[in-house]
Amino acid sequence: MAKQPASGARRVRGSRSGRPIMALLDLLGRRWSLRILWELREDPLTSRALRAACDEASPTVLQARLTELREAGFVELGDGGGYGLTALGRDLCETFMPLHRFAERWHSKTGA
Amino acid sequence: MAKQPASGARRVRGSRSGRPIMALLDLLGRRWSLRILWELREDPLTSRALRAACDEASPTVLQARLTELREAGFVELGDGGGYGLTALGRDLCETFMPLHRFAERWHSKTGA
DNA sequence: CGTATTGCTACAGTAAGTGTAGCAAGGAGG
DNA sequence: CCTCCTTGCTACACTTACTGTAGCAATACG
Repeated sequence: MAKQPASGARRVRGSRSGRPIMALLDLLGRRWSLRILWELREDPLTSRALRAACDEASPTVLQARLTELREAGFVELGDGGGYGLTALGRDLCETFMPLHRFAERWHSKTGA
Repeated sequence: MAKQPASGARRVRGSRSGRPIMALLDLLGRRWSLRILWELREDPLTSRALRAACDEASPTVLQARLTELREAGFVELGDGGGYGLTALGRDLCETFMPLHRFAERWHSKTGA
């Protein structure tokens, strides 16, 4: 897990095409990315609280995702400690909110 | 890459919590899941056309994702061949459309 | 000082994804 | 019938990504 040059959104798989949506889809399509954003949607969390919220996921990945999401400008580390969403990150989260409602409908169709 | 019992949404990592949103977040947080839904948003594609649309991603994963998405009820294999979104899948895609606009704004902030 | 947090990292082991090749099934044309 | 081509899909060796456990340096509290 080497460190990439922190050049904004770093090199992501989908960005070969140059289309921002692909880069975003790729970034969010990594393990725990969506989950992290989701868990931070309300209040900031410390790295350990976030880990607890994410089913005790490995700190290695969590840290990697956190770094990526920070480089992407969605997440920031507050001066008093603890990770929180940036304005942009909150904005992205808003985009995902309808997903919650959809998940419920989906579950009632396939799960039951 | 063993096959799980096809019980609707199968066992996904996030579903330990029982919350549908976690299962959905986990399913969509796998490689190429979001991308596949995105590429199918307009017209159905054959497996090979889809592969071409997804930067020639490995057919192994693509097939795995396709199976998962089919079990989840988002994608179906048309009788005349070719993969397309189900009504539910189209619905999910609708949820993601604002992401496109967001991606553009995001890119203009971090990329330039 | 001790101890208890914080963010973060090392590292061996396992799971997941890649890339290339190729199969069986179905049509189209000869 | 036999070829030729395309379909969905799979095998398999290789590489990358993630897991799980442990532990570091820095900061704060007593």
